Amino acid sequence: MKMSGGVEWALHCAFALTAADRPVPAARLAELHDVSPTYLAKQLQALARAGLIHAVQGHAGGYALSRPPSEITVLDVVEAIDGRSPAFTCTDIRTRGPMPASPEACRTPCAIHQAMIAADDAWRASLRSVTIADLASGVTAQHGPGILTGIRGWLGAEGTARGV
Amino acid sequence: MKMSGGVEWALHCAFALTAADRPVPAARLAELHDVSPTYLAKQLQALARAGLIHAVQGHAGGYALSRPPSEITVLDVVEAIDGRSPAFTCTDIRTRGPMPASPEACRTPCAIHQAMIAADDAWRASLRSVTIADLASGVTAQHGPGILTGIRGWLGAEGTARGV
DNA sequence: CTCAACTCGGATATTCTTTGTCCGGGACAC
DNA sequence: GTGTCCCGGACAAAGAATATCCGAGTTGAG
Repeated sequence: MKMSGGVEWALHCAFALTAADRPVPAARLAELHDVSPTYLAKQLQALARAGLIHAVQGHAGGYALSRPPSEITVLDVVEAIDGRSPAFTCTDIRTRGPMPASPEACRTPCAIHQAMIAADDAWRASLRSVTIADLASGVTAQHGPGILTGIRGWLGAEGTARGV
Repeated sequence: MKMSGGVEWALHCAFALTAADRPVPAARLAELHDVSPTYLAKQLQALARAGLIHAVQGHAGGYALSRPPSEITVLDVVEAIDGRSPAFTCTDIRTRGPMPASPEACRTPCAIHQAMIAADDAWRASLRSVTIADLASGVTAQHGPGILTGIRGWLGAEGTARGV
């Protein structure tokens, strides 16, 4: 029961893109968070494949959010990185062994599977109720409004990349 | 985001032990579910370590539930097998990079971490609301009351182990 | 129009956890 | 005593997660 570590990176990047007003290269996002640039690129590609962000190629290219932050839920990001399949996979044990269950009684998932589905739904519902915009407002409430403009400025700065 | 496959086995075993009226050897539980005996033994040891079931050694030994099924929740079993640590681990990215967050503002978990904690709580609460007894009643509602006595009889039978 | 620089994108190694197995030791009932 | 059963750890194999590279495409400037 462990979620991919890239989810944290992806969520932080989504928040950073909220502050940006122009496309941001993957390498700059990696530098902002001090993580592996190549691996972060992989996560961003997954986000792009899911349609949450879109890539702008070329000289002044980079990544930008495809929708307003209030329409991107945390669940969207989690599912884009970690996959959409539920954590619990039912092997249908009841149909095997010396006392197999009758196939017609197995039209509905077994009680164990039902409990797992309910828990998974509750988990997803909780993540769906929080949007990236909510995260942004939570961060500003915690660190003050200056953090957003600070990130925006740093992302837009030109020569900061290799500066000491 | 994948849960250990042994959780399914453990839950099925817990249900089977509900039907049993005497200790059941691990090998018999493995045969009932047609799974690897040695690996199932590992999961049962974890359940015993968590205090959910207790082992009876010796000739007529085996495993039996330590509490009434109505006092064992699905969450207990899941945590015994899959671990009690939450799926999401916060690396505190905000404290790294060229724009580190002030340490005194990080006394409370970041907004992302908070959302994950809330989802994890919802997930656990859902699993905690279902007991093994609930599973048993669900199974009888689905497969009829005969399934319980059938399992009880098969578990108690002597020479069924290797018979063709 | 040419060029060059910059960007993403997918295919590729490496590490690590999970899964699955095995064997010796100890305890209980018969 | 003897056979059966559980316990605990050590051990090998499989799979996924992690981390990295180089090529394709696009843009903007000259």
